[in-house]
Amino acid sequence: MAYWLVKSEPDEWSWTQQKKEGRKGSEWTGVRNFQARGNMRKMQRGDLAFFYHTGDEKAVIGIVKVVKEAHPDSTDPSGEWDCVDVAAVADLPRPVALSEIKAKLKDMALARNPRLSVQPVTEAEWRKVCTMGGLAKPPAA
DNA sequence: GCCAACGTTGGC
DNA sequence: GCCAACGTTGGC
Repeated sequence: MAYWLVKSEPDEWSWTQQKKEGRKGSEWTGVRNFQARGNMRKMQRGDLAFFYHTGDEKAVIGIVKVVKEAHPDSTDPSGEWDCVDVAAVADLPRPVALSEIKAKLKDMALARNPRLSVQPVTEAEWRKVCTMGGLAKPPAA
């Protein structure tokens, strides 16, 4: 059981769209970065991830669950890139802004390298961000 | 719109 | 295998 953070431009794939996909979830496509691909390949079914919006919002807004482990990304003709399937599990009652994370969790990958689109999150970071987001109890896997 | 940071590419 | 040049991302 591990924790992650996935990042998306809301114009391309938003939290609202993700929630519409329901429990079955959908492919997390479009990752074209080796580090991010490596992280996705380490994901196990049941792992949880923060859903982060870049751009104007710059905040963690929800939580998704890995429902299918890494498999070839159907949007990639070369077959070199993988994706996982994720499903929305919870909203954060209060979105946690990047500025708050920088202020309180400056060692988090997101604060250090906001460009990496799929990042690992430690358990301590996970709990802290859940608390900051107004979740008394982090969702179970 | 700008710029810094990072990743990737290609020449040597 | 190194490194310079370039492109892209994303915060400000």
